Order: sequence, then C-alpha cells, then structure tokens
Amino acid sequence: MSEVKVRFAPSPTGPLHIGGARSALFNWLYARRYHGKFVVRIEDTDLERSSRESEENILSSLRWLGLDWDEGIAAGGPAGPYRQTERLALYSQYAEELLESGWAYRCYCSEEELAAQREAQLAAGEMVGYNGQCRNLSEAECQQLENEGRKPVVRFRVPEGKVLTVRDQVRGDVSFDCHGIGDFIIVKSDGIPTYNFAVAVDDHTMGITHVIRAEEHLSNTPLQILLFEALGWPVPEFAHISLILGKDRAKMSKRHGATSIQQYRDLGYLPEAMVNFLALLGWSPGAEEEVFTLDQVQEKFSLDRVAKSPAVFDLDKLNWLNGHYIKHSPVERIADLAVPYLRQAGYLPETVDESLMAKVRLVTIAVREYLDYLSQIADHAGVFFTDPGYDDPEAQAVLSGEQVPAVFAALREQLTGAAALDEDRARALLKQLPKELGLGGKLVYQPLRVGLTGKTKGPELYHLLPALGPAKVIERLEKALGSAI
RNA sequence: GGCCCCAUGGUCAAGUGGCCUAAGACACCGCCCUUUCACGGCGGUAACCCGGGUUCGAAUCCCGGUGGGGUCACCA
Repeated sequence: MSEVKVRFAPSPTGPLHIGGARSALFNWLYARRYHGKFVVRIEDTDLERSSRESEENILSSLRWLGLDWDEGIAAGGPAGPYRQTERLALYSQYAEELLESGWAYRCYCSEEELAAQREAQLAAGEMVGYNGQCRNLSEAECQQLENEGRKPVVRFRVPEGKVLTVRDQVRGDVSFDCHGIGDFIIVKSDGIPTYNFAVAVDDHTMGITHVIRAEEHLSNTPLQILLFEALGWPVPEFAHISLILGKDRAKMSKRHGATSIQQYRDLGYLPEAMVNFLALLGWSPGAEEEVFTLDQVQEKFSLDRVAKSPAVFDLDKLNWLNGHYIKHSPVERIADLAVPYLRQAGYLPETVDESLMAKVRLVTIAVREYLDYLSQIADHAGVFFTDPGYDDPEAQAVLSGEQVPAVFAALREQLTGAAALDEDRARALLKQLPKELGLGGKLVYQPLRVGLTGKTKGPELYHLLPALGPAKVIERLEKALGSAI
C-alpha cells in the first residue's frame, strides 16, 4: 500500500473547537502511527463566513496542541496551494470535465423556486432534493435562460437506481440509495465550488489516502464517492468518528460553555491535558493506563479502537487530567504560565524581576495542588500578596486562644535573624514548635495559619513560611495579635 | 418526516459467544493519613434499553421495537 496521507480541513468560520481539535488529533495520530503525512488544508469557499482571523486562530490552536503538519497551509508542499479559494482554476477545470462528459449540467432555477420546491417536498413528507427541472435542457434553452439574465449553477447528475456503499473503517459498510440523493450543486452561480466538490477534488489531487472526520459528514460521503467515480479517481478510505456531545446529549455547540480550544487555553488548561483528554474521547487504549503523552498515544493509536457511539464531553475528567499535569510539571513552567493570571488579579506588576519570580515559584508550589486550571490561581494566591484582615469570627475565635501569644513569640524567636527559609527548614521548624511549647499540633498550627492568612483553611504552613519570608511572617503575626479582641 | 448512525454504571469506557456472579478511569460516598512528599492510601454505591429469535451457552450474532443523535442549503 502506498504511503498514508491524511488531512485536517477546517473551514475558517470560527475558532478551532473541541470537535475539530479531536478530528485533527486523530488524523495526526494516524499519520504518525503509520509513518504517513499529515496535511492541513483550509476550506474557505464560504466567502461570507470565512476569515483570516479564524484561520490564524485554528492554526495557532493546532500548534499549541502540538499537532504539527507536514504539508499544507503555511507549510507548503507539492500539492499547493492549500487554501481552496486559491485553487479555483483547478475546480473549474474539473467542473468543465464533468460538464463535457455529461456527469454535470447547468441549472437555472432561482433560489426562490428552489426554496418553494423544498418547502412543498417537506410538507408532503417526501424526500428533499432537486426535482431535475433543468436536467435535460437543450443548448438553445440554456441560451434562452441565460439571455433572461439567469446565472446558472452546475449540478451533478446523480445516477438513478444505484446504491452506494461507503466502506468505513469505524462503522463498517454503510449503504445509501441514490434515489434519496437529488442532483446536487457542485459549482455555485458565482463560480465558487461547493463543499462536496472541492473536497473531492482536493482529496484526490492532494493524494489523500484516508479521510478521517466527524460523523456529521457521513451523509456527504456518498456524494463525494459519486464525484470520485465520475472523474475516474480511486476512492479513499473513510473513517467517521462519532460526535462529541454536550451534557444534554446534543452536538457540542456554543451554548454548552467553552467549546473552543482558545477558551481552554485562556483559562489555563495545558495542551498535554487537552490532547490527553481528547484522545480518550472516542478512543481507548484498551489498557488501564489513561494518562499519556502525545508520543505515547501515537504508538498505540489505531482506528479499530475508535468508538462508534457518541461521547459526552466530561469537564470533570478534563479538570482532573489538567490538575494532574499541573501537579506534575516542572514548577518553573507552571509558575511562568501563572504570571499573567496573577498580574491580572493585581498581584504582580507589569515587569516581574527574578526575585519576585522566585516568590511566584514558591507560591506556585504552595497552591498548585488546588488547581484544576491555571486561572484559578488568582483565587488561592491572594494570601501571599495581600495582607489579610482578621474580622472573620472563626478567625477571631482561634486568635483568642490563650496560648496564641506564646506560639507566635516562639516562632518569632526562631525566625529572628533568619535570612532565608526554605521548605525543609520550615518543616523542621514547624515540627519542633509543638514539642517546644508542650502543646498539641492543632493549638499551634491553627493560630499560625489564621495569623498568617486570616483564614482557617489554606496552603500548607511549610509552603506559606518560605513564600512569605521571615520578615513578612513576623509582621503579620504581630498584626494578628494586635487585632485579637 | 425521509435517509443514516448509535445503544454496558451519572460520564468516558474494557469486553469481539463460554475466562463476566461485567475491567479500569472521572465524579460521588465512606474510612485512614490529619499539617512531612509520592495522580496520598483503602474501601463502597452504581450498568449490559426492551421483546423476540439463533445457540448446549449471548453484554457479545440476527430481527423488531423504543430511545438518543446526525443529516437533508447556491454552509462547510
């Protein structure tokens, strides 16, 4: 078999969304697994809705996810250009070929006529499809209509009484009766090809061997096969992946919350978590291990382990995975990623120097175990950057304990003159304290926590101490003592 | 409505006729640890949509029903 070549062909009509990202991922995985090529092509034949901005967003999201492509937009390659609006001449050439061979014909029906027709069919409960009005127009009739100022579209002449079978790698054979398919438009009246036509031409001319895409395209496939056959081209292999559903089991859409990769990126999700999560949606490694990198999946990926049933997007699991990666990535990286969120919360200035960055790292160590995604850091990091108040009744109750002054004094004693304080020293010190004072842990640690943060819950004390530094610790404890009633 | 797809716990899913008195993960609920780390440890609740077949034997095969979804554009 020739080399595997797959593609991801988004329409730049919006940002890359979850479903598109998964399609791209599966294609990428397939290409890598079988040492083939991955092509990215832009399908911008919808002039109204397409934008360069969306295209940029899609490409940047793909790169962010780590899905690189061997050929295509921005990468170049032998079958370029890779933007459909730049391949118009190619489509006309094949449309012409189809017209000449009789597989296609010009249709002069107006949009109004078509709409009325469709409405009538729908009302009668019939199959919706073109009624073939212009199917056998003579040369003279065409000329006549054209003289009336009508702009024709080009339609494909769907053979009658034929049954088409899509050989699908995940679904098996799926058959469609041509009787249910009306003559469809392949070139619009403005000369722009229609989706199905452009796809067939591109997939062939780009040498695509496997078309892996979402299930919503399954019903388009017979039309494309018709085109391949009429043009005398080999039909590629197909694999239709089931849809990703929202909580209400309907296809994921904007009303389901964050649906674009960009949004997750902005919220502080890590690309490896997204990719890991997406890989698990509709595919299973078969083994028990579910946490893996792109490199690890590409070794195991195969279409026969792709699920046929649709999958509900489970935010809880994404959060868990992302939290997992946050906990296990190098602190430096997480701290760097956290900076924008801390800045946005007003905890950091525009420029962060090295000593401040050192503190951010300590803060990151202290709070990352509580995070599902990075933007949440703002909710946990406040105690490190803003001096607390002690109005909370619960806090007051703890602070009013009679042992509190002694506890604070003891810690202060330990800290005075201490230049720096690392986690190990903080742990040792904290462990010593109760013994030294002859008190139970709770009586020592609880007031310290409240004194330092104004709260009864929060980061570990041994993280708090180093991050705040001796001077700040002493300062806060004094203030806490002063505010005890 | 026509056509098409799908159907194991709340969710993702393993399972390709006997190994299933059905894995694992997320979520949830307990207990432990309770201020030393290690996705902390241990445990629990919870599922084969229904009805017919085929078979010695069905979650697994066939048919029907039901349910969910997709698609029916000069959008992709």
